[in-house]
Amino acid sequence: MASDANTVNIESDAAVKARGYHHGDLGAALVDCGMRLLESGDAESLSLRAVAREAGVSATAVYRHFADKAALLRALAREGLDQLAQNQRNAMMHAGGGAAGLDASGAAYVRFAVARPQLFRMIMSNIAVANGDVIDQTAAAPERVSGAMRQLRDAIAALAPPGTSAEEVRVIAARSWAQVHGLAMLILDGQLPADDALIDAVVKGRTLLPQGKG
Amino acid sequence: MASDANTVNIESDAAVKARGYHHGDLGAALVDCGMRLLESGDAESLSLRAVAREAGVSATAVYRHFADKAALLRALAREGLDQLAQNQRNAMMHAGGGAAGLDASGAAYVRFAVARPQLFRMIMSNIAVANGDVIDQTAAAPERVSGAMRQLRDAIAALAPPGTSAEEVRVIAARSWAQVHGLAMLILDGQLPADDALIDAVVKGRTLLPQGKG
DNA sequence: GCCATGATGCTAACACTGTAAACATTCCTG
DNA sequence: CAGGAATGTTTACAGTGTTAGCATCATGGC
Repeated sequence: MASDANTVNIESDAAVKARGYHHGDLGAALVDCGMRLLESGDAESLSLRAVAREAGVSATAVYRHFADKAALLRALAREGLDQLAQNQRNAMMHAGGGAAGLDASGAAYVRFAVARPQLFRMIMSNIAVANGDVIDQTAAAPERVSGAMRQLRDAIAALAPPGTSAEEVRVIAARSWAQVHGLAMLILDGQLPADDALIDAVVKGRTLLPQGKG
Repeated sequence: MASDANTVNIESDAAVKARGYHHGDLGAALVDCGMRLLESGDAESLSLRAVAREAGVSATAVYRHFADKAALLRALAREGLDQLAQNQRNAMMHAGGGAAGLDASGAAYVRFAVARPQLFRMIMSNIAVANGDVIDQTAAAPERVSGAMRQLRDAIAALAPPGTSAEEVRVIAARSWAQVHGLAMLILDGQLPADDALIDAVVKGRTLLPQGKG
C-alpha cells in the first residue's frame, strides 16, 4: 500500500481487516460522521474527503452511496431538519400547546440554531432541496411551500380568531416564521447577542393577530 | 510565455502592453469584478482566481492588495453594505420618513436581497467582520452591536411612544430587524415566494409598540 | 541623469478539493 | 459453485487558496 498523498485512508491494514473490506452500512456512517464534523466546529472542514477520512474509508467510496457532495449535504440537512422538528415538537408539548406552545417552539428553533450553528446554516441552505420543495424563486407557484411552513400555518390558523381569512393567516405565518428565523440568523452572523432573555422577549412578542398597523 | 495550466492570464501580450505592466488601480478593479461576478449568478464561481481572471490579471496579483480571500470578501461585503444602506435611505426618504419610511426601508432591504441574492448572502456572512463588530457570540458584550442595528434602534426609538424603556426599544428593534431579515433569508432559501405583495404585507405589519402579547 | 528601492506584477509549486475511470474484493443469487 | 452486483480502492485530472522567488515598473536621492 503506497501511502502517497492521494491515499486518504488512515487505517492500518489490520484495522481494515478488522472491519472487513465492506463497511456494513457506510451510507449511514457517512451521515453520522458528517453530523459530527458539523458539530465539532469549523464548517469549512466539511469536505467529502474529511467525512470519508472520519469514516475511515477512501475518499471515493462516498460515491457508492451519494451521487455527489450535494447529495450528502442534502442527506445531512434532512437529518438535521428532523432533529430540529423534534426539538420544536418537544418544546411545544412541554409548554402545553396553544399560544405558549407556539412561542416555545419558536424559542427552540432559535436555540437550536445557536447550539449548532454550522448544522443550522447547512440545513437552511439545503432545506428547499432536502424537502423536495420548489427552489426556483421565479416559479409562478407561490402556493407550493415547505412542509414546515404548512405546519406553522395550520398551527397559527388554529390560534387565530375565527373569521381570519386564509390570506391573513398566510401573512401572519410568514411574519411569525420570518421573525424567528431572522433572529436566529442575525445571532449566528454576530449581529445580535445570543442572549436567552432577548430570544424569549423577541419570540414572545410575535403578533398572531391581523392588525392594520398602528 | 509558456501558457500552462497555472497561467491564468487570458490577455494577449499586446493587451498587456496596452494597459501596461502595472494595472493602475487593481485593488478597486478587483472589487468591481468581484461585484460583477456576484451579480452574474453563481456564487460558487466566486474564486480568487475567477476574480483575477475577470480583471485580466494573474491569480496571485490579488495578494498585493488583499491579504487573503477573506479580506477580499470583506471588502466586497463592505461595498455591498454601502449599497444596501443607500437603497434603504433612498426608500425611507422617498416615503417621507416616519413609520412609513421605516416600512419602506424594510421593504427595500428585502427587495435588495431578492434582486441580488448572492451579494446579500455574502454581505451577511461577512457583515460582522466587515463592520469591525463583535464576532464572538459568546463574548459577554451584548451591548456592542452593529452600526446598522444602532441606526435602526434610534429610528425606532424616535417612533416609539414616549416612556418606552430602552430595553423595550432594544427588543422591538431586534424583532423588527429579525422579521425583515428572516423574510429575506426565507425567500432566498426558497421557503417563501418572492412575492411583492407578501413582502409589503409582512413588512407593514411590524409591531413597533411594546405589547404584552395578545 | 542615473540608479537603488519599494510597489506591483508574474510564474512555478504545494497541499488541498470534488470527481471520474479502472481495478479489487466481497456478497448474493442462480 | 459461478458469475454478476455491490461496495471499496488506487490513480488521475482539473480547479482552488496560498507561498516563494523572480520580473518590471515608478520614484526619489545622489
